[in-house]
Amino acid sequence: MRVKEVAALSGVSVRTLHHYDEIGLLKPAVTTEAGYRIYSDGNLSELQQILYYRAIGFSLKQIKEILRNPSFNRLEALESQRQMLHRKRTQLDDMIKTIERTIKEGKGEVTMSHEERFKGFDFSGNPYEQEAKDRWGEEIVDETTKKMNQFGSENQEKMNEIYRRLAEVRHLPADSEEAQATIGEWYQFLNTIGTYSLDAFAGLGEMYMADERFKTNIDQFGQGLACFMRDAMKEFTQTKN
Amino acid sequence: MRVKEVAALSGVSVRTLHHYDEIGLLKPAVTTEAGYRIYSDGNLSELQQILYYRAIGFSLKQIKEILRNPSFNRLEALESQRQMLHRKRTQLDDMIKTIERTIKEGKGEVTMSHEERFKGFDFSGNPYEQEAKDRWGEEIVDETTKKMNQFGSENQEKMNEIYRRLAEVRHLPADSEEAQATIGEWYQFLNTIGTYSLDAFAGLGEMYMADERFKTNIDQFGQGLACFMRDAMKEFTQTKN
DNA sequence: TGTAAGGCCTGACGTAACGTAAGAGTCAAC
DNA sequence: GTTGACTCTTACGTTACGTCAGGCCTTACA
Repeated sequence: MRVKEVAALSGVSVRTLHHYDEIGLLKPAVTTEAGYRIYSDGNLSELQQILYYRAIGFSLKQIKEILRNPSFNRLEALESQRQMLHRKRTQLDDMIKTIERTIKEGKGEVTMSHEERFKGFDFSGNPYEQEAKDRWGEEIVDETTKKMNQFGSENQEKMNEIYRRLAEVRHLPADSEEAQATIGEWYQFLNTIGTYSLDAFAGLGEMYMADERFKTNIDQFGQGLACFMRDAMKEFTQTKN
Repeated sequence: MRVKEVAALSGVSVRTLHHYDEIGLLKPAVTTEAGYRIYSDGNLSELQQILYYRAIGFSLKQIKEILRNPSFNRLEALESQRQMLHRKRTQLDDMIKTIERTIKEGKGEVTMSHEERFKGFDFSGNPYEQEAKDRWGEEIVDETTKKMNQFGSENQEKMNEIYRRLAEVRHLPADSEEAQATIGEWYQFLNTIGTYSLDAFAGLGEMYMADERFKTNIDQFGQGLACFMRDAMKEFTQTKN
């Protein structure tokens, strides 16, 4: 199946298919000698999954990361996407309720507070972070916190030292040698106080941004440190996988 | 109310409020000597309306045009937006149904055609054009068509001549003198065969893009002519208003 | 009154995800 | 072989902000 047919079927443009090929998001099964892209049935399933993530609000980069994760499980992902769509549906319901109330307000039937006026308009939630929260959840936060609370002063100092070193390199790219070396030490340190798979390590990194407690604590060592660590941990995981 | 408070209330960023001020979409009621933006209650109502159009899929430019139209009626707009949100919800429901069916497919419970796989993913509808269709609808199409069917050959030739002239200038900007002069003739011509207000004229221009029959007919005189005429008619209307 | 912290401004560069267009090669039907 | 539709690559442009820097403004408290 060539680009025009796929475009007509799926609702995306030919340009979009080119773009997704270029960025490595959706590679066609076959590319002919003439350069024509031939898409398989598997490609169509993949495209469907991509379009769902896109519709939910994931960036293409994030989508690519999810699909390339060795532990990616299609059925699990579909279930997760279904839940996320329901959340969108709930938000849309809120918006409809708010506009209906606004229409009533306009007719003088009700009054509205400022808060009511914008109910349904909170788009600040980042679905990628929300997904991490759903997946790793409170458990990893509590478990890590509990372990850290059991620290002796030697580990506490060690932890703070790594934070400080990370804060110092946070102006570097997250994939630089220095950043990766230091984040490697963080990974090892965490595995002296617990057992973290690479996936869990990356998940924890996402929680640094998704969970306000983590973020606030870490950013005390330097502005944007939580964000930097999240990126470096993700990079570390992808390099080791 | 200053930017931080408005941002927290509405869910948009401070940068967004700056941007909307810059482009003239949402001007604060007061700007202090220090340059501080002070938003009024009326500004909040306006922002709500903007955010609804944005959520539905209108570009900021389109939103600005709608809000600035002298015949803009707030209650009517809210009702129209409510309907558009219902359409979005229907589409979201389709997507949810499709993903549920995909999950079943993944478990081997059902099979799926290619068409079924992408049901719900048709985002090609342009809400602005759809709005024009809703507003001016079949009526204006049929009325204009009927009138043109009653032409003598003199009017028919006159109409074709204007189309040809427009096709010749379509490479120019829609707001250029030449384009506007020719589109002015089109406006006059239409008003010899019927009565078109400026709003209706602009609405007809939108229908040239929204209704496939119009588009196909007009584009026979030159590729992209319908699009050009739509733009020029809109510009003509805004200049005269 | 002075101070400090938080808030706000403008200017400006960068980003993501394509849309559009041009020029040229490929494919399929007649 | 021809023609029209399809496809390619290249490359520039668009929209709607996000991010950041440097500096001014406001408010609460000592």
